[in-house]
Amino acid sequence: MFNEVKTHEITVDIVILTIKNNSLNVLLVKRNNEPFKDKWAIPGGYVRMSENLDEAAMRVLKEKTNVENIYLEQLYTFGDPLRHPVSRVITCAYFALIRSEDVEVVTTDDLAWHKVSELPPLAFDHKEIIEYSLKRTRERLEMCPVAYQLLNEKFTLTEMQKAYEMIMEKKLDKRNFRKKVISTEGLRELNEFSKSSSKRPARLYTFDNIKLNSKRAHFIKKGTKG
Amino acid sequence: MFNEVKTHEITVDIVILTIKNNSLNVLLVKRNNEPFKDKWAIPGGYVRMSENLDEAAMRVLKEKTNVENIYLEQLYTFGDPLRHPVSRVITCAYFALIRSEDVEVVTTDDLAWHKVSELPPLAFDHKEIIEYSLKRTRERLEMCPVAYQLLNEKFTLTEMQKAYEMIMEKKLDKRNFRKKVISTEGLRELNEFSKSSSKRPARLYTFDNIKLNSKRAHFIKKGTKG
DNA sequence: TAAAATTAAATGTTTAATGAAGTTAAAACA
DNA sequence: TGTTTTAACTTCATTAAACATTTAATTTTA
Repeated sequence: MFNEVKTHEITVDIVILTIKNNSLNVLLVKRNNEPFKDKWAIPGGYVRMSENLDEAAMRVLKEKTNVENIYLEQLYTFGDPLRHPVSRVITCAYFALIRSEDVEVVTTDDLAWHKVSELPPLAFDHKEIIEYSLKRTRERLEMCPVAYQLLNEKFTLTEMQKAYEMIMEKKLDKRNFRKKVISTEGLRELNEFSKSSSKRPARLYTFDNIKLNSKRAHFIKKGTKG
Repeated sequence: MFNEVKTHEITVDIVILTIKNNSLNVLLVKRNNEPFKDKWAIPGGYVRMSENLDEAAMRVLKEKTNVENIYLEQLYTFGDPLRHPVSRVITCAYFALIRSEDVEVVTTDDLAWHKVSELPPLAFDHKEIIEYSLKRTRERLEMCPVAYQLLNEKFTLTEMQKAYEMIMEKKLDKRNFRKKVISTEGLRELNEFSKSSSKRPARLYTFDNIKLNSKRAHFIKKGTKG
């Protein structure tokens, strides 16, 4: 019984989402060890004795992307005995929404963004974890305009609508979408316009006050550096 | 590093809620070991190597209440390094909504229902866990009529409204509440009436088809016995 | 024991807010 | 001048919120 307990291992795994090239992307690492050597996986790592789960997730996120002041939320804990083929690893999954402009990721053969609509074969149960993170993101979007976390700091309403449509996987009515967004607390209209390649320029907006209605969501503050 | 991993312990803890004596109650056990000896705690136990987290939670639930076909949902995983004063214990918290009529609990000095509004001092971070389970129950109630899980199989609309008011901690309009509930899929009107001690008898209702709109909620099926 | 008082159950309408769909105009470019 | 995208204004339909009286049983009391 005591031995049983001692052989669990606990990790955090993080689904890191952003919008790039007009589509929703997730950051994946290629595994260089067994099991699932050479398969893609979401970034993760063991929880250290000195840190809590949020801190472990933040650390992993920082290691991979060098961002640290973003939307990070505990997703779900996956603990099937067979999810890891060798040992018993229970993972506490998180998901993060980040701006691609904030990320200092040097993508290599072993670390790259992948469209969530075109995922490669994934290690462990990571496909399930990513799908669940999308479901949760959809729930969040119904509560609060959290999609701006995925967009550049200054964005057009059309860009935001595209983000919504991508995540919700359905078309939205432009007029009603704009009406709703414009009435959102925190949105600020700028006197700047997108210099898009063609047609009428669109006004840029930004979010001032972060006000998340989500009960579970927390805004991870910048921690101590180093 | 490897040692670090090995010294985590993982448990499940379950907030078991029901309605008794016109108030919301939670099942607590009195600890007979250190740490927090003689303090009240929510039921829990170590996750065994052979079982997943849901199964561990169901097992603990069955041990304490002998119910096994009820509303059980993973709540959140609590992993603060200091939440356990002696060792590093990460707990995956669940919450369950049960009917008190279904429960075969012999309450003793060490196992008893407590009003959530009058909680005794609790072990570990269990107060936080209970509070969070109430928050989540409120969220669920806004999505689906899950409160019937707390009521007897046959209930009056007034009883159900009381349950809502208890959990939401606010008064509801009787006519709007009834209108909404009556239009809910799965509710069935019975030709039976409560033989309450006095005054006009109220019609009894029951729920036929369980249809949970919650994304995270799952209805735990009866597993293999023994 | 019949009438009156009491208590909880049951029921509908009106108004406000929100969501869905239609129309038109303005700015840039081809 | 025609096309495309942004932007604003309008109308209709649906949903949510506010609100008061009647009915059926029991209890009281004359």
